[in-house]
Amino acid sequence: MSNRRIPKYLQLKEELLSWLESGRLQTGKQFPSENEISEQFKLSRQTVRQTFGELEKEGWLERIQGKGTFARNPGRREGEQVKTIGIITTYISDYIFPHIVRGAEAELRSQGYRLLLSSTDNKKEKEMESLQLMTSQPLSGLIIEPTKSAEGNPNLGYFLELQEKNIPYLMINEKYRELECPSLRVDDEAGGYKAAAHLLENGHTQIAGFFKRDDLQGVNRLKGFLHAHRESGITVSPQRVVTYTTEQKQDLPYKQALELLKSNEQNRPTAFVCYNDELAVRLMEAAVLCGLRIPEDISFIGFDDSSLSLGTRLTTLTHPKTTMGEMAARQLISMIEQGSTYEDTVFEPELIKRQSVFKRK
Amino acid sequence: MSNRRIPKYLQLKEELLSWLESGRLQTGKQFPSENEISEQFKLSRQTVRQTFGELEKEGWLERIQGKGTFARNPGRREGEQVKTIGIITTYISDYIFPHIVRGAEAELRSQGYRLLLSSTDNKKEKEMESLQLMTSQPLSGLIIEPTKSAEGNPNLGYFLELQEKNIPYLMINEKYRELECPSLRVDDEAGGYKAAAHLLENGHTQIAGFFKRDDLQGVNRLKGFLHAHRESGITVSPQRVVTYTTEQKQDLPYKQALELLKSNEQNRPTAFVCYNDELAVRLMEAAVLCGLRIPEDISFIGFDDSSLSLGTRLTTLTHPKTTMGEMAARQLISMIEQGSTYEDTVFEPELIKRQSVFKRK
DNA sequence: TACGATGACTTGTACGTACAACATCTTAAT
DNA sequence: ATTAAGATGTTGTACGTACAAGTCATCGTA
Repeated sequence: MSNRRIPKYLQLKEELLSWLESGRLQTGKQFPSENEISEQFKLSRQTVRQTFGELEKEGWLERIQGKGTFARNPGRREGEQVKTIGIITTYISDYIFPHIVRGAEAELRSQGYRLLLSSTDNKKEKEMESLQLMTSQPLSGLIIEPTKSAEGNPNLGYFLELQEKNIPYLMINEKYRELECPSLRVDDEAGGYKAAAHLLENGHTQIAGFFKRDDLQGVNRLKGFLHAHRESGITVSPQRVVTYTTEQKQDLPYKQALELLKSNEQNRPTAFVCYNDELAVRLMEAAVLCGLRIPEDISFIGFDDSSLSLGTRLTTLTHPKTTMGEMAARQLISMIEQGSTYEDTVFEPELIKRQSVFKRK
Repeated sequence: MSNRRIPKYLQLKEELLSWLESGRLQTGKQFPSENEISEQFKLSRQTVRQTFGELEKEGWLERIQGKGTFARNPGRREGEQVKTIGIITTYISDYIFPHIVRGAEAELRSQGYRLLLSSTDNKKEKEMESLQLMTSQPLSGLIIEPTKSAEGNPNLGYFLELQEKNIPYLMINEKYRELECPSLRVDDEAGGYKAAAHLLENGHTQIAGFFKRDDLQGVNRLKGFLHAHRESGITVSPQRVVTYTTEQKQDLPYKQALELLKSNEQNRPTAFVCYNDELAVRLMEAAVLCGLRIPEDISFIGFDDSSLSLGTRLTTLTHPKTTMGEMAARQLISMIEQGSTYEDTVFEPELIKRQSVFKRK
């Protein structure tokens, strides 16, 4: 017993733990009684009791009134650590999300972690529900795709709770500005820039853009889109920039697209940049319905290089998908096990040229 | 404070717990100090400390030296039952599986259950891994899509362990013959029958079939396929029935299909029945490469009504997908909560006619 | 205004006493 | 030999004192 700063009852606890670990006291064997210990260590019985109390709570020993104190539990380490990680995405079944989940799942499984899955349908209330559920029981870490990231974060309290409980988390695709945590995302602004720049290089000057405005991915892609135009000295006509929210995504962009497609040939855009492949495919159908040829009459660029883009020969920008899931899992595990912190990881999107962009002279 | 038999510190504990539960002390709010309590209840400060100590260990309150004692954790009941359900599917990201998972997830979330996800890539070893992982920590129930169901079940031990631990489980898509448990599946034999019958009715007599043989879905679809032929009195030429395993699925059926497509017009099949839409789409590409028109030169039928079939206008058979996931979740929850047992649920597949079947005279 | 000292209050550590409740062995009476 | 009472040792409850250590507001001084 050395340091006077360490309380005696904790010093005693360390001593007794070493007895247990060294095997000096095997499971089921009787401990020296409280009085014996107190005499041996020159401590009061009360102090010994305090130590015993803690060790009992932690499962190291068992006290039976009238009989004595007995050693327990040589194998199981205190409260064996939880190995369960949650992932909350906006959607589960559609589009690129299954690929992200798959990447994460494979990595986690190989590291002996279980994967909890939940989705928000891009609704704040469901995000809250999911957070509540996930944290209602033991959890070692959390991967979150923010819901409507451009609209702030009403569930801040839950994230602070995570920090308090010391549950590390990281964000994918986007991050809430209010929270300091590592994130993995694509440089969406660069993506928007590359899309528009590619069209401009191919002689397009009347380009329409369709972007989601309630998540930051959409906002940033639009930023890049505008940036490319500014650099080329081409002004973007306001009616050619269509922004919409999750709730409007079924109708609004489709209707606006029809509107633009039906305008006379001078005013009709020669190219569409679409928030993602899903939208691009729908708008391509609209174009075909209007009797236009792709890409001769109208060019298309999508985002995310989803399986949709392959079949439809859509030019699009890459998204790491599976890799992102994998890396997110790896980073989170190292945050849990090594306590390391990561800076943000930003992926550079690449343009994949297929057959949906026409070169105009 | 009534009974003299109950120790005072436990009586005090009950009292304080009732304060916490009634919301009289909200999370984060400061407790009366130890001295205040001891005065109020006419107990010594030591006794109060004993009570506080237990409550702190159990997470009801937090004590900070110098500041005071604060209420915590209003929601979580100490022994609260585990509400976590696992789902093990062969794949995660592809094809119809995301839809099944989504159905289950939505239902589980609405019932306050968390969803654990794992996949097997249709490999027995990974199935074992997943079972091990899932059961390594508390679990209330399990939904399993059997892996290579036609090849028996080397992981039987783990399923028996589930029964021993009283963890209910059910199977989807197929079931291991060795195990007695509820299952939800499609009547694949009826599906195979309907596919072949539809073609036969449309004048096809040389129909090739491609079926997976290491899972029961494939085996049963083939059974129905043969049954329909038998009923029509048409013999199936052996070289027109291609069976393959998971490991071969990338190459073998494709090569065999090319073989058949390249044969002279007399011998060439006029229709393909494919194990699922995924395969159908690949073989349709092969047919186009061979210069054949769909459906004039060759007809196609797939299975599962996946999103692939829509774009390619493939005639196919329905699969409940999301509904199956939903129902599986609902049934499992009722097995957990009411202890009810279910018989198997069998869905009847319906033929969806699109444009991939040609009517021959 | 800025800063430090102080005091009042909190919980934490440490020791002490007394007796209760329970288990086990010893002893004495039957 | 059997049984009951008692002795002894164990942990559990309950109270008490004293001081240490940390937090915070207030007051006073530079």
